[in-house]
Amino acid sequence: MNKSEQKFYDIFTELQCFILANMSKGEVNGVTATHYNIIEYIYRHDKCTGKQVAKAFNISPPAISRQLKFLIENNLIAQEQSSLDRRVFNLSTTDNGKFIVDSSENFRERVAKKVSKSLTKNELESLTSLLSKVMTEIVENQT
Amino acid sequence: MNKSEQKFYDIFTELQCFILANMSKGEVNGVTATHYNIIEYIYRHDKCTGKQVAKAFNISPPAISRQLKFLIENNLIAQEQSSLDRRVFNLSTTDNGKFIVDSSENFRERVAKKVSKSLTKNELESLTSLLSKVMTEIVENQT
DNA sequence: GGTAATATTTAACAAAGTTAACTAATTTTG
DNA sequence: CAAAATTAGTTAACTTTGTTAAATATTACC
Repeated sequence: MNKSEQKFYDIFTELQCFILANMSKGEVNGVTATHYNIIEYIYRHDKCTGKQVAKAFNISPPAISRQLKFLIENNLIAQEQSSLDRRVFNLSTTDNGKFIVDSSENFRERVAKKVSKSLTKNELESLTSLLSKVMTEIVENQT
Repeated sequence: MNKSEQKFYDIFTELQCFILANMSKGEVNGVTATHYNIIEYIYRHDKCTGKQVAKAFNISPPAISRQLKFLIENNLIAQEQSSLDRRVFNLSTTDNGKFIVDSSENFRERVAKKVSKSLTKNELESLTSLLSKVMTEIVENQT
């Protein structure tokens, strides 16, 4: 790695530690961070399937199956058997689930607010655009 | 959230999902990502204590204690009772541990390389400096 | 010198991941 | 078109790794 890459590496290390430390645990509104993330995913991908959720979070189908069961039992999400393919269950958020997502002052929102306070509007937009460029590249060319 | 904040929020969501999906599991060189991160931390903070590691990864002392035990048993790190305070054990990496860190083409390194390919030198430096500014602000003012 | 605090470990337990094996539905193919 | 293969999801058994509570050993403080 050259010097610029090394500097980026170091700051990315810090960012990664921060994200991992802040996201892996904690409970708000009676749901854990993992539960919340799943609810939010389903909220933003209405009618998605368990398979898709498993892929998005990179965990095995049985693990997702158990999480979904919990969320259904607690009336945060709902599933409906697809009429096109009856193996498939389409997921959606209940009013309770939506309420939690809408009212959740979540980790990312707090970060976004802090970030917008510490940067000028131009800097924020520049950061967003650079990150966006990078993410497109990284996410598409995954091994 | 205003429009700029919202855009940042969205891209940060993507980044967070990416980090969580890529870091939370996986095994290289016979150690899991968690083990690797602890070894690397000790590598970069020679003579640090279990307490410090626990704080850095935001997990409880018993959890770290078990991880350290595993790493010691597998000859990846070593501990030495401090002569100044015999409650404390100073941690260091063994040659095996150092080897793993040195030879690990790890997640962050791959990201850094991809990022440096998709951005110009100026853009990369700008991104690093913006992220750095943001991290200082965020990490210091944690709740 | 007795009490409080600190670093670490042990024990008991809970959450959430894994693989393997199963069901039910759909698709492929000879 | 029926048998075989594939796919989405679940159940069961197990492992890893987190937690809290309690124990140990050491140090710090009136």
